[in-house]
Amino acid sequence: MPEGHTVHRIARQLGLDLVGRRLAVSSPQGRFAAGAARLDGQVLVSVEAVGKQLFCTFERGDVLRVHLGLYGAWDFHGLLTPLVPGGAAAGSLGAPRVRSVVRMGEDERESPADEGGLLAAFPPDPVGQVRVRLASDVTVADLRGPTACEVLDPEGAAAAVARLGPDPASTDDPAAAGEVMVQRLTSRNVAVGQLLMDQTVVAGIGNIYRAEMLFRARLDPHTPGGRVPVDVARALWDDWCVLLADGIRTGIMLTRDDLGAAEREAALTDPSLRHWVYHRTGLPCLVSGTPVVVEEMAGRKLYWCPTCQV
DNA sequence: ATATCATGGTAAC
DNA sequence: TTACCCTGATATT
Repeated sequence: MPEGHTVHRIARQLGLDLVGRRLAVSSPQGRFAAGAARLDGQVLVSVEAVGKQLFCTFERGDVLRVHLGLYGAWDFHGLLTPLVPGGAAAGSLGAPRVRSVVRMGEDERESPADEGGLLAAFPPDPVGQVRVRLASDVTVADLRGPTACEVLDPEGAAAAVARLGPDPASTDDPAAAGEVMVQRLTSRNVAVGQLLMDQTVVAGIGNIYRAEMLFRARLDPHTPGGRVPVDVARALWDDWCVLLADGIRTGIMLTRDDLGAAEREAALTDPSLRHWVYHRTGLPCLVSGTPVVVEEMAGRKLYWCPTCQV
């Protein structure tokens, strides 16, 4: 159940603790046995997230492509480098340490630490259906419930990336990437609420960020892309850059920007405090007081305020 | 205990 | 549009 920020955090975790190592790759569940056999014993060379997809490149050029879909997740075990807010992994705070389980897929969870018992039991037995296990001598990453999990050659991986719209966190030229999004968004007559979820227009936005970005822009989700002014489309891209960077840094989708320090603290543990409209059907809009409405748009629930978003 | 729903996407009607 | 994939949390019986 990840949006783009989660996949970038997963890529970062894999980069810190498994890249550069020779890995044992297996499929405890069995459904990825052939792919795992092909990757087994190779050095993991690099990991990159683009939108909601993860690309893990191995030394012989094989690329593992993973998409978590609605309920996929990675569970990490063993020696892990904490993802320190701010990114720096220096100092004792960022030093690798033994941790039990960090599930990355929705809100991240960590099992109670049991450091003594953990190393003794390493590697842990797979729990439930594990599609792929990537294992070094000291770190294990278990993938469960993915929508997509396949091995591609470099050309296939490049083609998969080419099918995606721009992602602010996987480009070195965010301004140019933004113009690509603006062009694609404003050249179609589909509702902007659908275009923001279209991964070929812009990559990484999911149902929560979609609803929240439209509210933050005070934009009616039904506005056809072609009727969105260019400066408004640019503002949507700029806002996505801000939200994504914040989500990658904190691991949490906090899309309200009106909270004081105490409220922000509370929102870290209470998801119901994080959003303007998402999942707030019938509750008063935090700006206008109008009840938030929900409707079905292209098979997904869309939350918005009919008073603020015009 | 059973049903429903979810931060997603594809492929088949 | 709908079915399906295949997991886990929450809601309902």
